[in-house]
Amino acid sequence: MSSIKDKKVITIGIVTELTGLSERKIRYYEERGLVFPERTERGTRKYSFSDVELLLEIADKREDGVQTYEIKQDFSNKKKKEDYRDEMLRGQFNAHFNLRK
Amino acid sequence: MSSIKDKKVITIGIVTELTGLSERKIRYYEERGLVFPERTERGTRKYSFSDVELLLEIADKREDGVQTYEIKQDFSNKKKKEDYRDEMLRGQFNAHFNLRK
DNA sequence: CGTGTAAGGAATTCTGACACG
DNA sequence: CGTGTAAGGAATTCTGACACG
Repeated sequence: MSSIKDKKVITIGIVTELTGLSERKIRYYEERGLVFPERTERGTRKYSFSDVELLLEIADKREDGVQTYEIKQDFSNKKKKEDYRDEMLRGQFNAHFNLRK
Repeated sequence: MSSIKDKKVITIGIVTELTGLSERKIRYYEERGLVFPERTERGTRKYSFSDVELLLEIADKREDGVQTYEIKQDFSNKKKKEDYRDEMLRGQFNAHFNLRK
């Protein structure tokens, strides 16, 4: 589920080139809990390709007037749905193999 | 044949973290024609994940005492072999479908 | 040949804040 | 709420060069 796309190696300047977003916006979306870059030893932010894609999604929604708070809700709902699906699959798997302890 | 792994988005400081090589070495290997980072508008070097892997290979060879010149030869030979294989495949493909013009 | 280092300048990134709204 | 901007400092990156070997 994780890969090279999740390695945090891109500095904010490059993210700026890749997304067209201002540093201000990128940092603000972090402040609002939408993106979670890692930091180098001295505090420089590092983003992954996945983060860049996420930022592009955020930019789209913002253009449609969606507030950061709502965007965050969307993400959390999406995650819940995925977790739910995973749970269902696990259940079926266990039922099939009689693994219920 | 190209992908996310070939996108030049990693600055030299991060490459340093990823490879353990000094900036000096990394720049020198470029000078010797072993790696080819791109540049941002103002000249900052940008590397890809593939470049990082390549640098790791170079580091291994250097530890074995292989000179940069020889390493370059190796790479060029490897490339020739790959090109040769591609050529053969293309030939077979064309022969099979009678595509020779 | 391969790599370290000091040098000086230019560009980057960071944080906290004021501004507008 | 979301984003721009000026502010000041700290860290990054770049090039050309001297050094050793």
